[in-house]
Amino acid sequence: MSQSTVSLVLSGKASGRVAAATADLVRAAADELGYQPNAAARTLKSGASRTIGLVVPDITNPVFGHVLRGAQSAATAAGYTVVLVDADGDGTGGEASVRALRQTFVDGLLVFAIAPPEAALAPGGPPVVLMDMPDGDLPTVTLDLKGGVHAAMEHLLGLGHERIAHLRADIAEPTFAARAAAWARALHGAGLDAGEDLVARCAFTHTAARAAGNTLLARDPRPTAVLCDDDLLAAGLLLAARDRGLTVPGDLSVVGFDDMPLAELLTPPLTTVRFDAQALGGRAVDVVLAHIRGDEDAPRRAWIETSLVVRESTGPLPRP
Amino acid sequence: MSQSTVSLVLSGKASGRVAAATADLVRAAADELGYQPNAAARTLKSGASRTIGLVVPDITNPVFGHVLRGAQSAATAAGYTVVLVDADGDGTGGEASVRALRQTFVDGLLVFAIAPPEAALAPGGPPVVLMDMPDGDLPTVTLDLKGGVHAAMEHLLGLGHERIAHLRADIAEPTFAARAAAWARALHGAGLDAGEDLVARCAFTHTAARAAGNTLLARDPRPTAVLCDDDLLAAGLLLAARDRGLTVPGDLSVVGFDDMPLAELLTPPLTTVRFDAQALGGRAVDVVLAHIRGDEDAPRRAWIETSLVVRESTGPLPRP
DNA sequence: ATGAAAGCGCTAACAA
DNA sequence: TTGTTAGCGCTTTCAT
Repeated sequence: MSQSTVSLVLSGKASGRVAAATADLVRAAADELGYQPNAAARTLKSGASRTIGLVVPDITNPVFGHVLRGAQSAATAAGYTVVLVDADGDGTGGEASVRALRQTFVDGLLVFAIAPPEAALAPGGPPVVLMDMPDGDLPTVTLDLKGGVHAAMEHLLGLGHERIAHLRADIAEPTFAARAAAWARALHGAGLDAGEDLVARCAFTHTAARAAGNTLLARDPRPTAVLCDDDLLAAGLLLAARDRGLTVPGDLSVVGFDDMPLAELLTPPLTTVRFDAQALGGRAVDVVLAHIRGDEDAPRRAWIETSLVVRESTGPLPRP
Repeated sequence: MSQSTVSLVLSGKASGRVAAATADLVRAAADELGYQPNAAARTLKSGASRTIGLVVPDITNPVFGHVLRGAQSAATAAGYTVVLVDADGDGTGGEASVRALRQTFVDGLLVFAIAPPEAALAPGGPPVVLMDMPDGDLPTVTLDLKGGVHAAMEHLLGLGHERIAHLRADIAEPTFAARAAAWARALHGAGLDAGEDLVARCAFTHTAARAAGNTLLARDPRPTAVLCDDDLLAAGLLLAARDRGLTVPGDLSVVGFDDMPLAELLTPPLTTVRFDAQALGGRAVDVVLAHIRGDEDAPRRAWIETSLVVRESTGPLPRP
């Protein structure tokens, strides 16, 4: 029996070209021998690896774990495999890994919220889609950050708050810039000032947030509510409030971002902006896949909704 | 200029075989053209992909994120890439992904604390090392769970506790069996009984732990301390204690496991057993690499130490 | 309905 | 020191 017959059968192109009996024979033999087609040879010949790469800034963050899951299940359904790169994991901001990936012949690349490694953009490469990072040229899947922040601010404003501060991650990424802009817009929309006295910045850890929070809460007049760029920062701020003998939500309302698992476990449970990270991953896969196939109408923009989860860290303005 | 010359130069085997001037020329040209050797062809020819696969049960758990990082940096240093598979991510317990990986020609496979997918063990496959899962045949890297539990129990015993319960993850994995055995041993060692009345079981979520905790804490006599299989379960138990008006550590001491980021953020901050997840990942890579190279003295067993981090969720036995 | 043969891009043994 | 050549295992076209 010849190679080509086997190839035809095992790659499911046998219908109408190979006798059913022969096909069954082939499958039985393959099964018995535990035969697995060699992916390298297949890739070499066909020029496609049926693999897509996903670059995330920090896989240690559960949010990105969910993104990976969503991506993995969408990819598996389409017969693709996803390969994860943690940009911090290799000590080169992902450059080394992305280079390795491209060599490896990924058919597509998903880059989440970090300056895309140069290597990802080099010409001649596979289609790239950016996640949570608006861009003029590349296709993107973005979160409705504005909507999420807006909902949070409406909630706070509705509770009577006016001095609503913003605890920012001190990281120059569009995702954080978008949060800041939406915060300021909401304040302006309510006829309020979005001054620097309402802004605090810190590194992306709860320890840094605690320190920055202590400074922020020492200001006079003190903010009565704080919107935080992430749940981790909100957790640090909760600690700072406790440091200063402030009660949440009695003296201070706190809103987080991401709805990480810990949000529910904090004291008090955190009001936070949630988005469906798994859907984000799945959607991004759908988009690259369309570009890989070369679809005429492959989407260039996709959005993932956000929503506000109200728990116990927000309450009415304290009456002095 | 011939293919072989270029190949020699670019794979760093030029010394003494290619003129320095030619080599420079090749490199310059490669650089200018942005030439990347085709990994599929290289793999096909050489039979090695310089890629190792890592299978984890739940990438959403920060612990596994750290494992991946450790693995990734050790691998990068050795010129390898690591490919992650989340066993839950593809809806087939990792079978589909592992099969894909093997097709992809991983040179080695790391499997963390889940029944290794059948596909991983099929004969003719690459070397496999198991993490946190003792096994007779395969090489393993295991945590010193006994040591960790022992330290926690000594701590509790030293505080005067005698009714030390065990809140267990209801999952049949060796890692949890080891914790249970060590818990019982410590109790016996102190002349105490390790009866079923001190045991509670629940699914691996804080909600389940909260429910199980409520039941456990309603027993008479009530345990004065609880060892939990994971920080997430401990977080659920903290909630249960609060449900019942119990104070921690005043009325109840709680010990977690893993030292997840949230441990520090809970109220009160959690006493917990820590291990260096990053080191675990790195060590596992070192071990597979040795097996891949076919080293005579490739290690079959490696251990990662654990330690007890004492925070504020444990305290002296309540005086009735 | 099946088989023969070419070639994907690389490495390595060998020849010049 | 450089070039020629033979595959690695597969897919696919073309002949049978």
